[in-house]
Amino acid sequence: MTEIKLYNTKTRSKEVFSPLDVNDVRMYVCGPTVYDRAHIGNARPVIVFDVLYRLLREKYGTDHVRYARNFTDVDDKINATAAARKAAGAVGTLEELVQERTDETIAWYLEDMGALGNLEPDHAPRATEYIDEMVAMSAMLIEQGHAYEADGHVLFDVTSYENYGSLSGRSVDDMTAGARVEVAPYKRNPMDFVLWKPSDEGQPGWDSPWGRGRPGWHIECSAMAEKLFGKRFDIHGGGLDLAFPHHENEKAQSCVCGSEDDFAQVWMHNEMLQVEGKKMSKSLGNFFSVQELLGKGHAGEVIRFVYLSTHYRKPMDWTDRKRADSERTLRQWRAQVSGVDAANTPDAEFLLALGDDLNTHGAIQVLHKLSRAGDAALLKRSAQVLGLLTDELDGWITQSGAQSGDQERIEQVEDWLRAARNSAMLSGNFESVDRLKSAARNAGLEVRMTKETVELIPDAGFDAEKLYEIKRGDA
RNA sequence: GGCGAGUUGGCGGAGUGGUGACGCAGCGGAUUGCAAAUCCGUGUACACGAGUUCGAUUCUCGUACUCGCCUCCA
Repeated sequence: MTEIKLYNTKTRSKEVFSPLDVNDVRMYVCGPTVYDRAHIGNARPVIVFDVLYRLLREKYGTDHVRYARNFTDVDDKINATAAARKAAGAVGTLEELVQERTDETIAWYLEDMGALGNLEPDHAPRATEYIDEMVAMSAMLIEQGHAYEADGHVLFDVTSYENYGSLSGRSVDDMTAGARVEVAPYKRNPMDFVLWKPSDEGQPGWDSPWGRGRPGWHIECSAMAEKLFGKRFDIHGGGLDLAFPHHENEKAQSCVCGSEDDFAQVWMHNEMLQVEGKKMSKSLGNFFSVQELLGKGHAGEVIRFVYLSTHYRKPMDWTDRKRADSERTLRQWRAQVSGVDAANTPDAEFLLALGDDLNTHGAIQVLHKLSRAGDAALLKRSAQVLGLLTDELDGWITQSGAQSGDQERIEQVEDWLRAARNSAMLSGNFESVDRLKSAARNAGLEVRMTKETVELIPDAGFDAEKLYEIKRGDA
């Protein structure tokens, strides 16, 4: 297979990917904070890195790639929900209610991401399972002079790591000058960030050398990545908004903790998502969850296709127009590959496009070409590297609202139409044929007639009620 | 204020130092009782200005506009 080139945020350039160990390619992606249902922005990195995971497995072998994606289950929004439930009379300790909330959120997340055709990672660590490692790492940072304790907090001293800011292209001085937030008085430098903070009675906490408390956000990924992958690994990914401060901080901690300047080889960041040209936000009313999108009847495969139509390093605009276009394309391809066995290997040109920094759009163009050439086996096999045209995501086209009982009725109408057309061909009067056709269309049926055949196919607007209102008439 | 990204035909969206993909829509044709679907054909696009060059949409600089991050949002 051809080489894979990836854009590395660290070097700001596209590089040929060369794993540290071809028998154990390791990718860590920052996962969700599990406080609520995943919104459609959360789905972007999941889909992008799922495609990379599939591509790496294609190249290095399924058993030689490991993918880790964490669940951040320590968070004040989670605490707030748990506290609110307790106040409302829920049974259990605060810790139990926190766990209940994170468990249910994780289950939703996996369900929603699965519906979009994503594979589950090999490792899905939860922050709460790695508190000991985080405490140990924080202690080591203090011991080595990279962190300090102040007012019950443990803070990382950003001036102690000379490359701080290099990943996101910022300097401590510039950021300090432009800081818009009030600086906590106990910080030596305004950019210093929290490794550990104290918890009061109403907050979950763990014992530590600095008293009962909980970890800061950034330390978890450093601790979990090292535990699972060691001090050096291949790819670290996430949304662009994580580049600073999250990844910058994570890198600083890990690098001074023994990874030197060599923690993740490649840092990758996907651009953000917009909705109808605007930033998704609750106040604009264009904020919605993956669940809501699926609930509108949009197939997971269609949603996935929309995401993959835009290169991951460009802002992606979610529009209903794109959704409709994608659906049309997939209906066509699904019909084309139905009953066809996938080829043994994906198309070479397709892999070339995908290997060029995950040019999913370019790869889709190659799929269009394969479709036009009528090579269904190759189309199917290639598309599956994108997680499209898979068996898992199949079945939505027939689920357009038509129940199996409706099918009999549809066939009955087809018979009427056929009979009406046959007699009209003799009489020259097509009035009843046209009436049946428009009634069928009105019920959300696509009318396909050739000289020999009559087919009625339910589409997205299928309406069973109107189907049963169709009368045979005097035809 | 600091840092960064982007600006391609009606829409979406790749890519390239030299006859400007691809998809959708549109238009023309085949087909059809008429349609739909399908097939064939079809497009005077690369924000603006300057520079480098035999030649720039592609490289450099500047301008305008849009967007993101700097607030534990992917």
